[in-house]
Amino acid sequence: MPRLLTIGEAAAVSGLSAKMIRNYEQSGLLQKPARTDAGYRLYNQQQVQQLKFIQQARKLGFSLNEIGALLQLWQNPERESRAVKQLAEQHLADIAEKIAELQHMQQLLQQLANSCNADSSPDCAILAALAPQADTK
Amino acid sequence: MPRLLTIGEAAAVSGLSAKMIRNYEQSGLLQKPARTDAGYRLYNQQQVQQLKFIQQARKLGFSLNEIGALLQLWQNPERESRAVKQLAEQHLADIAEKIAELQHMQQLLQQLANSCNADSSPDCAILAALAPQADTK
DNA sequence: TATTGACCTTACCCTAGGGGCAAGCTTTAA
DNA sequence: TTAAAGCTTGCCCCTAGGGTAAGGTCAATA
Repeated sequence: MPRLLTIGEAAAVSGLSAKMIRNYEQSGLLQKPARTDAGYRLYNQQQVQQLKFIQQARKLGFSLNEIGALLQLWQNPERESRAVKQLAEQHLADIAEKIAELQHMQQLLQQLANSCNADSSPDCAILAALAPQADTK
Repeated sequence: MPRLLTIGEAAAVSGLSAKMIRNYEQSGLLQKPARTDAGYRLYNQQQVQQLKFIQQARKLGFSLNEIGALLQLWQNPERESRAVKQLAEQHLADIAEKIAELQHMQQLLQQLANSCNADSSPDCAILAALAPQADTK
């Protein structure tokens, strides 16, 4: 028979923090678990599977909104894999955009850093680039 | 004679929002500007230069903490360019780390997406990867 | 001159994805 | 029996902002 886990145990096996498990419940991502007479949360195996699912999806960078949608799809036997892939493709596009932004920053800043002597003089191309040129009018 | 700008004008010329200018003042990043009798903030040219500096640094992804340090260095004629470059190098390292994390996600998720048929069937490699394998014991 | 619309002020709530603490109750083990 | 560890809720904090409300001010137009 599958054991019921307290929140600390569920956190340990899922890789999430107890804090965030409560948080996900509060935000409606998770159904409310059973409680002991004393009010302790008790998670069954299916709920623990959901926690693990969430942790895996967080590792792939999905937002909580996206994870909510993925959980719905996961639990719906009528789902179409199309819908899942569409979510993933959107997330991949977001990731690619973030990478591009960071690479742009990286390229600009690396150039500036290369032009900075890094010695005891105050002159530095980095500050020069950040500083608006003094108006000469 | 250089004109004094209201917060809306200062926002327009710096590219920051009025909201964030107040925010930066509140958080101690900026000195408190002069006020009119009615309480309107008035920015002089030197303060407008600082706002532009902040906007440029934000574009390069520096955090507000880092920008505070950069502002200190910028305004210190005794600064050593070494210190500026060290800040930049640290930020470059942070950027590289974030890019690496995103690329890792990208690679994993792209592989999964490639294995998803994206049709009307419920079977999808993405969900399969997120779902903990059912214990067979 | 009166009014209207644009601008300014402060204060508050919201976002995502958490971290941390406090006060108090419960459970477990020595 | 008592102490430690775990659980409960509630609150505040962070980044880097966005939004809104209620109210005061300024400038141009009718």
